[in-house]
Amino acid sequence: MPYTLHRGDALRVLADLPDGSVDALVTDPPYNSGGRTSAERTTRTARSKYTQEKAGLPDFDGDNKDQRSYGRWMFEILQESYRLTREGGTAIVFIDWRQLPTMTDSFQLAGWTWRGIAAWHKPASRPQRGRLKQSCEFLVWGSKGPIDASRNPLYLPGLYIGSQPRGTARKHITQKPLDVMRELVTLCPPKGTVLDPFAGSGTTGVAALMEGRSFVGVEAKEEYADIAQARLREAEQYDLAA
Amino acid sequence: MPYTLHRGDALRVLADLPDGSVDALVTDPPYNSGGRTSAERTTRTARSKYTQEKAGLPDFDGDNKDQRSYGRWMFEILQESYRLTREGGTAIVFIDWRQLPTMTDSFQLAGWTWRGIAAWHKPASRPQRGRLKQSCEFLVWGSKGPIDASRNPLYLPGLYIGSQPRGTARKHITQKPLDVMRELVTLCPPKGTVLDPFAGSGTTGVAALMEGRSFVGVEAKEEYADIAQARLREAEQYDLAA
DNA sequence: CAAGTATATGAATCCCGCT
DNA sequence: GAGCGGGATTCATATACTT
Repeated sequence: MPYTLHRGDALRVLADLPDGSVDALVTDPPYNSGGRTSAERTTRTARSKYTQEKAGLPDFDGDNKDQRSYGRWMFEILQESYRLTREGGTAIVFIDWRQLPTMTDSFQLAGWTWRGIAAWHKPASRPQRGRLKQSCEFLVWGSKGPIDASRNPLYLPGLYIGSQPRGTARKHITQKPLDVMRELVTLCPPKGTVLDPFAGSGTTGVAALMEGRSFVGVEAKEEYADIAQARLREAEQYDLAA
Repeated sequence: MPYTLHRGDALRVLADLPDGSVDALVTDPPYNSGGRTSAERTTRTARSKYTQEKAGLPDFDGDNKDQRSYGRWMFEILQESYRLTREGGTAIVFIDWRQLPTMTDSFQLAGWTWRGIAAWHKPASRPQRGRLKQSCEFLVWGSKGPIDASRNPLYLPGLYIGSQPRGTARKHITQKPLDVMRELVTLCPPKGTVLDPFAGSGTTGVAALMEGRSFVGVEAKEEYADIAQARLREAEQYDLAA
């Protein structure tokens, strides 16, 4: 299946894409959380907030907004994505618990019909004494107007289980498991186009291509765009029939 | 372990209970959701919204508020519960996806420190064509000030899996699985007291007693209070050592 | 080759001390 | 006194490695 990877700021790139050109938005934006104080959230790098590894993976930008600006930013991204999506198209957005209420606000303000929250469970997440583990991230999902179930007669689960890739398979600080993304992109009808304004290392795109969907991605960070480009090129070869 | 079951309206009953008299709030309030329109939510009975069974279980009240009033009502319930909870105590509140943002607002407005969202997955929930299944309900949890982990050195999961009781074990329209509740009440330190202002058929209380915690419950509906009373009496006999 | 053992790590959280 | 950053804590899980 064909794919396009744009390099640059998500809002700017989306502004130049035509109305109704995609069938589904599937994305994992920066969460802008981590840390108790505003300063901890806004001054530390994503890497220092979310990982303990000393070496290796590049940092990512766009993770230094306070909650108000984050809501506004997500609103604009989701509004542009809404414009790009055809009637009856769908959206799935990852978010953590702290920003979930902000996200559902932005999601609806942008025009999307909010239809539910699914959970992604990470079995290998860190336990904490005297507390409930933060083992779930959440999927806010919905549609642009009514869902046309005849276009996509699939029944998707409400709970996804999978761990982040490790070792050499790990390309991004906050990478999602490929198996989970392959299931999620099937909310987009077969041969439809999946949009991801925060492509990162490109897992959403790889999943889309493997499931027979086209892909349009945007990534601002050069290092990650290079990685995504390479992974997408490889996934393009993947034989659906195999 | 000892227990008390009050009969009457939650807000009124809570107002008469003393400060700092419980260690944890664990409750499953009416969700005031179900139905797409405000009219559907506020005019239908809880039973017609949440069950497809023809016969049997009594209806429950308090499920006919619009979103704004629901938020206000939960705020008042959570505020009173906060007053009743000792410093360092914890709270767990069930909620569905539609009211989750309203709940996290009310939770924090009432003074609680919001510390996370866990998920309860219902494997038997109904799949929907072209959609993600609504198989999860959510647990908003937090504490009154800092958590004293030394009082309760337990590591609790972030995902709970269990189906609603069926057949004769089913006593309430929206009953929670006993196994799930038994795990959750252990967020309350051993021999502490668990509060549930919406006791329903009393599952929280039964779980608390079985796990060696005391219980204070409130239930407005006479039929359910009778059922809860009977179940609590039986659970009191339960031998912890067994 | 299956089963058991060792090791590394996590979109975390908190304490503590320095600025 | 508030802001800021370093470092310890902790165990289920995944993976590598050994028997």
